[in-house]
Amino acid sequence: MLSSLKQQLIKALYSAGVTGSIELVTPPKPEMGEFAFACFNYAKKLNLNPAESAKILVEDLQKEIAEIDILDKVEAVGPYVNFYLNSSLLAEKILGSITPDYGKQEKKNKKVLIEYAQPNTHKAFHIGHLRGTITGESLSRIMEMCGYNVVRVNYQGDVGMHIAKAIWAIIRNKEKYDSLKHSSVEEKVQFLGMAYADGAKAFESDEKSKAEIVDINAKIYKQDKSIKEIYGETRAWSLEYFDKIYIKLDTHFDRLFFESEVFERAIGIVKNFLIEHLFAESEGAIIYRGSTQGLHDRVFLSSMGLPTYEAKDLALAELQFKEFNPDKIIHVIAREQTEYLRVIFQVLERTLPNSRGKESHLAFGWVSLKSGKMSSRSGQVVLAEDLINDINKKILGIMEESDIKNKEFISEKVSLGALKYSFLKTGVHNDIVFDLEESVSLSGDSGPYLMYIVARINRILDKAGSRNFFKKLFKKKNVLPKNIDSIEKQLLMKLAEFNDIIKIACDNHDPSKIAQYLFSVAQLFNNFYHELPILKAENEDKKFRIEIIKSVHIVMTKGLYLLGISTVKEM
RNA sequence: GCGCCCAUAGUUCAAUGGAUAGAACACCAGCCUUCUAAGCUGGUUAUGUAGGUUCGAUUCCUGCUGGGCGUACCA
Repeated sequence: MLSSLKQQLIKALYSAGVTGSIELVTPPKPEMGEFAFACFNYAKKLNLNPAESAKILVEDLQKEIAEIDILDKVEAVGPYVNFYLNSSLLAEKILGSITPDYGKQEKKNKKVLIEYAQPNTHKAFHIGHLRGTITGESLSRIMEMCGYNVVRVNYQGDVGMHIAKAIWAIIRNKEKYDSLKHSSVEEKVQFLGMAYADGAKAFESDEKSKAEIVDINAKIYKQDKSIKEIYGETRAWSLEYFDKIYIKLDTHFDRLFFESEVFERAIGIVKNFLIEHLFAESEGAIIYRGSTQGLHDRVFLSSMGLPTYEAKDLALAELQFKEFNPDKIIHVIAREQTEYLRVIFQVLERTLPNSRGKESHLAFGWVSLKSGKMSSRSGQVVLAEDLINDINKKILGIMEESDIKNKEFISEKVSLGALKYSFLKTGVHNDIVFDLEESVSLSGDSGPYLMYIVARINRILDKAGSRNFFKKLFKKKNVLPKNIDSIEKQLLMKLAEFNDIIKIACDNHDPSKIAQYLFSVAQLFNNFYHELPILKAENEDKKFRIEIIKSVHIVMTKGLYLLGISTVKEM
């Protein structure tokens, strides 16, 4: 928003004799001005110490900046040249720029496929899937805001050994399975989770069971009659359950890909390229020798002739390019698969040359629990559903004494906000340590803290009779007070950063940049709210402050939207 | 063993190579006859270790220590 002003200042610095690339920084304290230029490199060129060169530069700048009317003064402070902006003109400029479209960037005419969630049927939807899903939806919204044509896709594993393990256990507990047919989807899925855990355990510990599971796996691929009914039924349970979760998380997909629709083609691709010696035979399996390229060797076709995840990914990529012809594909997948995906991308350069440079992996960090590592094999998984319910309970507790209506509705929105924020506020690549005792944070640097800002502003605007504040925003008459408080100026400057922050989040594929920014807006707003009266302020001040809170409302609502969080009117 | 990633306050997280390393939680002391106290104000506490590059290093490089992940028929 203030980039044109920055450009003007940079131009002035060049005219004053600065060379090389120039970057303006924000001074650490508001009383030090709004922008600053560090003179270290400049001083080197002049062969002076930085503080002296800053003084000289300020002298040389006087002529250049005379015509920039928004600039109040320029001052040398130690090794920095600090620029001080006129509060009134700045406020006018910033408030004028914050429209309901604020943050939206020009169309880029680029299609990006964002693949996320990727749960496997017959297994739990756990805390790791939750992070991936929340991250994927947020990234989608951010990239849309930045002008990309985003296609949301999901790739769900509905064939393979994990299914065989579950079905093996289900067959041995057929009575329970039969009894569940009219139960809730939650109960059904819980049963599947247990079955998977049992099957996985038997697979590890007992050779006979292992052989049986391997046999079932082959039957799944062949759609063998003996398991077809159970397979179809339980697959449907999982998918119904996933849909409920996606709706709850406020995400959706333009296309659901399944392993079952790509595995045949997967075998074909591997066989074709075996002839071209891209793959090799080893111990009865067809493998790719990544080790010759500094990567891992990976099995693509098992010794039973069945495709592994590796092979299926080749066919998936082919299908994704065929259907959507994207400029870029981002696979939002946990970090532990980084080296695996490097192999896949390398193989794809041969099997699908068009994919070169377009496939990418957004590796999100591990979600661990303070009480220990999470694993669906041990059966001690933290289910997404349980976590959400747990948070909801705590929020209802907090709301107990309030006289707000619709408590259930609001507490659900607030718990989802709390959950999403707690996952997104940490850098996307970094691990998150989750304390189940404390659940997610509900105060301080938390989702509810941010949502609370919007609720507070709504209340004030209601009382001020500005319900239609979006319309009113444009009909204002630029009533600005003569004295603008430092806190008001800081808040406005922060609001002006929104566009830059969105761009950074988009370029880095990292929603945490938005989350951290919104928190700083919220802190400044709460400062402002406590320091300065709004409705009881004098005429000009009151109008000005109402304009400010409308702008805060826009930025907070949009920013939270980018995190996948919808706000509530009151809380 | 080899490869990739990480190490900042009691805890969980920030910090394009630059101004006094910021927050939140927890703990202590205050603030509701005044726009929602899920809030605000004040207080205590940190860059794993040894070197190197630089005017300047939490940031870049190397060794060490301590963690996480990956490493053939799972996904």
